Amino acid sequence: MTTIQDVAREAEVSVSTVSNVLNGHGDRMRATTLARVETAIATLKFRPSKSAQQLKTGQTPLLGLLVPSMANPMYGFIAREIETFAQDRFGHRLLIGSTYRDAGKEAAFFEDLRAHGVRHVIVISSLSEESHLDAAVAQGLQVMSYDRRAARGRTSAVGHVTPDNRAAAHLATSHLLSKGHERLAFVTVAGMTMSRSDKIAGFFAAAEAADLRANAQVLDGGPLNEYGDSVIAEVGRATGLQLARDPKRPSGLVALNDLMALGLMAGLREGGVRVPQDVSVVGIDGLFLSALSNPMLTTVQLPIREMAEAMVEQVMQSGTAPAAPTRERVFTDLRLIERESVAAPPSSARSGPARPSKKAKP
Amino acid sequence: MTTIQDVAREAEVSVSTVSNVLNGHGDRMRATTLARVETAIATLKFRPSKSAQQLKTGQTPLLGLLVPSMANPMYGFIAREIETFAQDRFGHRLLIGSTYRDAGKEAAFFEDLRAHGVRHVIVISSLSEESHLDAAVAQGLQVMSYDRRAARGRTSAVGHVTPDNRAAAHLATSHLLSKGHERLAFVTVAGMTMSRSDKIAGFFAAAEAADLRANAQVLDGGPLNEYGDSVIAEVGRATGLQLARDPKRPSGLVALNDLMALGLMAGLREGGVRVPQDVSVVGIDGLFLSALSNPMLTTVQLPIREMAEAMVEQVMQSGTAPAAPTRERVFTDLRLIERESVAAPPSSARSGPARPSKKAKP
DNA sequence: GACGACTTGTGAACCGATACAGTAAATCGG
DNA sequence: CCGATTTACTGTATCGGTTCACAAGTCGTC
Repeated sequence: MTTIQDVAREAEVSVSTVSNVLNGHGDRMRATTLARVETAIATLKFRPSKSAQQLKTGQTPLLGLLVPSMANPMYGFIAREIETFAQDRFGHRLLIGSTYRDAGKEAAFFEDLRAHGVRHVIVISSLSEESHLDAAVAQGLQVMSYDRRAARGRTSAVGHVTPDNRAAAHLATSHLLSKGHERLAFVTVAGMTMSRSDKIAGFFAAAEAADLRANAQVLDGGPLNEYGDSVIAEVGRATGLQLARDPKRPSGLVALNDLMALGLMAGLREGGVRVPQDVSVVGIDGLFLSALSNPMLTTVQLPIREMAEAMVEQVMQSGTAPAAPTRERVFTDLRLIERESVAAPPSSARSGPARPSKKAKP
Repeated sequence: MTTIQDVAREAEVSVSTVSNVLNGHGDRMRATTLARVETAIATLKFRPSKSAQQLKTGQTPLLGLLVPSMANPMYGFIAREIETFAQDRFGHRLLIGSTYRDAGKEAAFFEDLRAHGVRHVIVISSLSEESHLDAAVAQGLQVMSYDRRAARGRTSAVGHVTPDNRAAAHLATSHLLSKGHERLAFVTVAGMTMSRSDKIAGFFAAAEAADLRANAQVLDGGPLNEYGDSVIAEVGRATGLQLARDPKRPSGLVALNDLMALGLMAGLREGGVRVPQDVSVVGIDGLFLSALSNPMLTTVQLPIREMAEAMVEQVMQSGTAPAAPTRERVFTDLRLIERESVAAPPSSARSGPARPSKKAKP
């Protein structure tokens, strides 16, 4: 490996001079000297050691990214957007880690980031609890969290970027309602996170507005095990299968996300129920996969790239501004993509006697 | 950030002693001293700086991973397996990069890896040409390449791990043949890579063996643009749409991979052709997504985890063995997963007069 | 023509670890 | 009881850069 010393020797200058050209201080020397150094760098294919630079400056062009699982297409997509933007805009590379939704692995990853001198980290959802993030901030890291809002009250030291989950679920539910569905369910996995409860709130709010709150329910399949990625589709499939066996099943289903919706449709079909003739399904995310399913999934498109870029921009701003006052951005730019998985409910599912005139309030 | 000096002061020993306990030389001191140092480390939450260690030792626990795109579920899956194994077995983290199949970006990534002192890199496919990999090896990197074989003749300095692509395509094709299909096509994207040509060879070999070579063709949709990931499914869809309009279309389709198969089925359906009643489709990869489609995709399952682990194991072995003589492992452990996308061809597609008794050889 | 002000570089301390040579005290054999 | 080992640590050079104080040399000016 060639070092700055080699370059200095080759150009017949001191290492200080080489260092100066490396750091953009070419104006501090004669043009001919600058040229000599530059050709020396080029001929030796010299690249300064990041670790040496980091040791001296305390900076390293690395961005930490924590995701529940890289095998989940949704996270893969976000990760790519983050990576691309971080690289193009700040010249940072990605140090990535899958946590498998395990608190221990997550903590270990933060430890390693600290040891590597990485100062900027983006954390994609995962655990519902976020006190360990505050701990990370306390150790000098800049942390942005996705799909989570700041806990009420505490002015969190970590930044937040999230889609408007409540609005997303509301939009999905309203769409079902507009098609005439009157028996609704929100299909999710076991275990509560802030984004999940926001979606559920949006779901119920929409039902309530249509005076159908009593006909709306939340269905949670199994918990996500440690692999929690393709598994989410499996949970959806199991729920779909179960729903297929239930003669009194809801006719309109809002899924936690697209992957779950895909699994749900598979389970429903396996159980002999047709989508959308018998049951309608709408997802949330807008993954490219949702356009590939049969029937093509109607879903709520989230502004992934915008959110990814906002996270990178914010997490890198760090030292510049003295910790902006609770940085939190909620993205409300949601679009319903109507495709094939939603139709009017089957006549048998229509209310008739089932419709409650109004929830009885004594 | 606390340093080894702080620990030394806290424990009232020299930095050398602290360094010794850090490096497992606790036996070189009295038990009480060891204990003192260990508690000091714990109370100060000390983690040695990786950059300082690297500067001194020349080692850094980082593994470079180059993929065409993280947004591609197949690469996401492999990446996760690689990450998990590298972490569990060697304590290495992943420095990842998407290349978008661009030679410039790929070269830039290698440059950065070198600057960061990363010595081990796994390269997932992408460009057909691999001379730049040899250049990387020449600069001291240990490189393993996925989905590629060593170029004939040249004893490549880079290691290779690949599924037996020829056998995979052969297996997929034979399955179609066994169901009675006589007009076959291999559906791929424009542009040739080693793995693609291997698959095509397997496809033709199977057709040849059934004396149907003249009825087998290769269909390539558009080229992959810079985003080349979700796009591959779009190419499949376009090909499916085109095929749907062709009355003389083949009845059995082997897709380059599962993502393309999924797109293909979507395009076929959009064009009004039923799978598997009118056309049969088989994929290659065994992504979890293939079990979610409607119809569920029949595909050839590749031993992803085994290959991922082999790559990590090999790339880390490096310095140990003096460059094993052309490391190359071809994984032949392929399984056909029969699901729903394959059936007997429709009667109209059966040979009859179309079947050539034998390719005329004068 | 001497003094100050630039211009153009250079020397050396330092970042946080590692590792090896060296030292003081304890232990041992005869 | 003395020299030779062994035990238990410590001092310091070093990895590859950055940075700042400082040194020559060049000019302009009064």
